[in-house]
Amino acid sequence: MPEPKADSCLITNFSHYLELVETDRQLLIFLERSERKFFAGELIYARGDRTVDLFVVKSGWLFAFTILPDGRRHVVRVYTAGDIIGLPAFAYSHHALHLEASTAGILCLFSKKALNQVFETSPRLTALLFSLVAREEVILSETLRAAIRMRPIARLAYFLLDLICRLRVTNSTMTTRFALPLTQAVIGDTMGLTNVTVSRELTAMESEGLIERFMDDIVLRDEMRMRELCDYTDRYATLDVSWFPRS
Amino acid sequence: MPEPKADSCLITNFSHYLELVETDRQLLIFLERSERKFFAGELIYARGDRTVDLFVVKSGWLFAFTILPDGRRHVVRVYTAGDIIGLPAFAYSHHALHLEASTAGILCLFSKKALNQVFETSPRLTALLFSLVAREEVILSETLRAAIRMRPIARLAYFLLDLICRLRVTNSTMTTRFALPLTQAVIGDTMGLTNVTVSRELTAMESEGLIERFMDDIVLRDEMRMRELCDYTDRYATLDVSWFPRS
DNA sequence: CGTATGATTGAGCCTACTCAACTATTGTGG
DNA sequence: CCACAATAGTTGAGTAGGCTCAATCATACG
Repeated sequence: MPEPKADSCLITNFSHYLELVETDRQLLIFLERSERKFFAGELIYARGDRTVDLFVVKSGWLFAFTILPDGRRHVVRVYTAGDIIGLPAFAYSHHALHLEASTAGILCLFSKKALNQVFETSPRLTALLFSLVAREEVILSETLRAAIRMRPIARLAYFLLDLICRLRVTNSTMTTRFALPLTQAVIGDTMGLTNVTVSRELTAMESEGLIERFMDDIVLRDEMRMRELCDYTDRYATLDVSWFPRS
Repeated sequence: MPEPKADSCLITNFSHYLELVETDRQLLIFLERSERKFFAGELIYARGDRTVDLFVVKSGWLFAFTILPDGRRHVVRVYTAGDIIGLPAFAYSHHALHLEASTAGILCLFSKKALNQVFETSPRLTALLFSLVAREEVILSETLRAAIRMRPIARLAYFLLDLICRLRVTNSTMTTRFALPLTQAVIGDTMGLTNVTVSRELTAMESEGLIERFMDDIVLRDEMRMRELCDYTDRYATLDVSWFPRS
């Protein structure tokens, strides 16, 4: 019996949460349209563009952002391998955010229109998609909490913890060291800080023994204390699938 | 032929977006468990409680919040008549937020477990539920943008515009005046300000002719200028249902 | 009438910002 | 292959906006 194409982006992603049955696998393979390379600095889509596709990041780093009236940039979310980009776009016919690549990489494309086949044929995959959007919302509300009300050092602790916990979902070998190919300006624009403050506070975190830095790599030296600093809850480790319909 | 119970909370809510077919109506009526009164100041559920129900607000005002390590409160979202509370909770078995009532009112309850019947039998309602969560996420990201990066007066403009646009969805007679039964501390805890700053800035907005205040009522006097102030986009007016499966 | 809660206003302070200079790193073309 | 330009990061000095603290006023409620 031939194994189905194992490296389909969504199959890899979804398998972390559910045991997929064969019909679900076939459906996801059928939905996958194509791959698309991107290069560092590329604008994948702009605010106002029609939402036609759903992306899954196969490799590389990207971030979604808007521009404020005064020209400053606000980064809503950073994406890395395994992340699904564009679920919130389902509610609107046009993108609310710009999407820019921070490094080179590869995206998998899925037609937005085709996704309703999931709704029609697989209640179980539907429930998973639903939960993933719900989780994004919860995470966004925790980002809000950290970015609005905490001191810069706690905001950065939150940012780093959120990233590493996300990376651990798809990469179980990930422990405390990870590459962070983002400028300090992007980090600042995510957590409501200037690049200057990011620089100062990262240095402070290093001298306090919370982190260590090597080139583009970050090592978490005292994850426990970082968690306390920003009252962190890992929202990636668990997802409640107990209520899902049977496949 | 007897009309189905017309005042079911979810039917009223969903009818704003979709033409519901009879089977969908029957399903929603079947799912509705009961009503529940609440009084001002009541804690409906606490962070950590099991997520068993989905609420729809029939009347009254509530807000969801967390407590920061230093004791301060962060309000994530304010709810009013017509709002669905608890969709993001679907991803987790326990609540991430506390829910408190600001006024007395009535909630409609739906069993979380029963919702998968929607996933199994109505792709069209499923798509709507999905879109509603997606919309919430978009709105949350816009709140983040305003609360993190804008001056206090723009944050308050955003807060008031967001509220009135939401009220207009379910109440078409709503024009520029609405009741705002929230303390300035709650407003501040939503937009990352202190009650003191809220007081000062609302006074400033009034003297600049942006708003007017009568007791608990707010009147928007120059909505255009308020929209410019915070670069507001109405996310409630439209919802892309074009891609939905047919019923 | 007294108490509790919420709103207003003033004074002073502190944190993260702006502005600016400088260093480090990366990439490109002659 | 090196020189130069462009981008990113660091560090210092001064500033200002929103915070804290505190007193007063307003309103609601038993």
